[in-house]
Amino acid sequence: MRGDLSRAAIVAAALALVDEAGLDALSMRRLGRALGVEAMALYHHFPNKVALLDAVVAAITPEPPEPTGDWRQDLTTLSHRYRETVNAHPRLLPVMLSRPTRGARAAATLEAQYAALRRAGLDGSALLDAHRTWGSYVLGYLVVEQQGRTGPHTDAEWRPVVSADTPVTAGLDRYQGARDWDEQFDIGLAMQLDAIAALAASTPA
Amino acid sequence: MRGDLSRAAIVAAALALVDEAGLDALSMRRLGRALGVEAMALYHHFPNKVALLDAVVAAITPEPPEPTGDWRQDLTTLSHRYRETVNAHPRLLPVMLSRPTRGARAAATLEAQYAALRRAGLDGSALLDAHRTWGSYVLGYLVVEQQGRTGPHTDAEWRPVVSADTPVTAGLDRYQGARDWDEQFDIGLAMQLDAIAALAASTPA
DNA sequence: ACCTGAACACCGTTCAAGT
DNA sequence: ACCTGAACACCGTTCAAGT
Repeated sequence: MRGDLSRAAIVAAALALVDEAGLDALSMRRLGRALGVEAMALYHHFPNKVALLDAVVAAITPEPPEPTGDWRQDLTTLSHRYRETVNAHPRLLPVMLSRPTRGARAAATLEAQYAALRRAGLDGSALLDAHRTWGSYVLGYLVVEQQGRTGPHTDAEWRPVVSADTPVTAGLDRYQGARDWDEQFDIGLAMQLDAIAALAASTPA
Repeated sequence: MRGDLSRAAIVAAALALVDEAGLDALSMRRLGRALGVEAMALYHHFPNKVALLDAVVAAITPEPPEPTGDWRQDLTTLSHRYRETVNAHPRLLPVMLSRPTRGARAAATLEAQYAALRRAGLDGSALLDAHRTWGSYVLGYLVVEQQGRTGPHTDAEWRPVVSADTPVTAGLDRYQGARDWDEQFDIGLAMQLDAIAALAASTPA
């Protein structure tokens, strides 16, 4: 346990700690303990905890897939890739939401997203409109999914809502959970892709 | 400073503290100090900090607007209402993302959202598909907006990305910031509403 | 260059005690 | 019923000191 403390080893230990025990469990002291080192040793490799967390997020960001020529398929793959990354480390989601992911692979992924939208026939402001709308859907869905996966089960005092005041909500209750998370994601994603296709058709090339 | 410590007063002080100094600044000790009371006095009104934060979120949740009969206008108003609520207290967003908002007004708002989608001609699983997709977009947009508003300005080491590797991104740079946040939100919202109309048209009544 | 130890200024929460 | 004071088990970070 001497000198084998590298940035990569710290990041890996931090990720493992967050995955197993949650974001609150990640403290510099506890992380140091897991690495067999004093907490203050970490400050020789990262200026502060925020920088460490950014490095953890950057580490789990995958390389974007190769384009196939079919923009719809490419954007679907990019969407799935993003969702898989988050769902592999869901407890890191609050960090990812709090600031955009930096780093080379994040930039390459953004480039691939833009490139797919360009192949859909978009450019300029319309392309950015489509990108931000699609990206908002994907990000928002991941938040909703995570709320749904952790909420109703762990929380004891769920459903304090009186259904007499909310007849429509009550009537929809039996449809809740009819689809799984994968299915539901693809339905909303198809709606985004259709909207993008419509936008491309109505935009002068 | 005796006995005038009510749940409402605590919630109001907590909200003011978060709005002014940020979520990290909200500690039971500091909140107590702001109220002229020991931190431990707060535990007589709230079981813990999480419950206090939930009460703060519930407090800023507005009553849903009255329906007009035009589902598209109603859903637009509900979207704007949601966005205004978040943007009035942006530093509370991480709390809102971490768990769904409970309480009577949140339930009434959900009911109004479902009711608008029903008036669009949807029901059952298709209605829930539309709702979750629309909700994901709105929520995701708010995250992106907040990232955009706080990120590039405050952070000194922005744009470490080499644009040689990312030509499409570089080419789009001059279109960034072409639209303001309100405009951009409505463009994506219109795409959601169009997609909902298309879904309703293709779903058997 | 890399790590330690002590210290500073904080946390959330419990619990017995006061009024 | 409502609040206080002391205590417990923690935090992130700075800084001088060691090797």
